[in-house]
Amino acid sequence: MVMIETPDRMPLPRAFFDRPVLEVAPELLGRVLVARTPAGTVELLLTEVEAYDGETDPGSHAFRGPTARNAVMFGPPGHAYVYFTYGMWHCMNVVCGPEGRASGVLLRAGRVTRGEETARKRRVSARKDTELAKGPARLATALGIDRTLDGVDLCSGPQSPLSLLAGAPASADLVRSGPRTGVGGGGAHQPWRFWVDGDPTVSPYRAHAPRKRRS
DNA sequence: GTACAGATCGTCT
DNA sequence: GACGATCTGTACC
Repeated sequence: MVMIETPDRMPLPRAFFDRPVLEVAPELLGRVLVARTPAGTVELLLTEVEAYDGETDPGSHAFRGPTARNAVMFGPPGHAYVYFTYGMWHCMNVVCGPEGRASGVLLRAGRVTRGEETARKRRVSARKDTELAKGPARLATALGIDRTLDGVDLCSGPQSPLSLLAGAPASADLVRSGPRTGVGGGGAHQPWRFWVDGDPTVSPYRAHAPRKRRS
């Protein structure tokens, strides 16, 4: 089947991402992320995101300045920042704001709209389709995202392994926001999290609990 | 439904 | 050497 490239399937322009992260984050809901890998193409409609600002948020990977890992966050907007965590998982951010301002949006959950078979092979433990990308590490797993995609330009066309399509933004009356907990600093009361109300693919909220030490 | 422990390793202190 | 922008299975209500 031939996919016709209609305007809603054009990548979002770089200018979209070159704005304050708290403006960009809610407008990412409803957009479509395309992951093109050798195993197949998977598309996902974003239903939950979380904003991070390296200058005000101690929870941001960029808060303590640039390192080899977070270098992409300090680069131009519209690129993917992919990191590895807990020894097992990958998570993906979209770099926002002007170059030098290390802010980004963590993609927390979405609904797979194309390539479900490929996603299912990667997410064997998912019992329902709504669990394929419910949570940031599950989302990255379902799409086959790893560190090799760190720094990929999301604004370029079908030749790129990752694209973020204009799609249709989620209806504003369905967008909800809320603060993260356990975060101090200047932006503690900012609404960092955004999600589509009532969507079954939104990951349940859990306050961050410090891990107990191993014996 | 909620609560907890264990997995597992890159990154930073 | 400590811990993490997490997930999963098991236990229990």
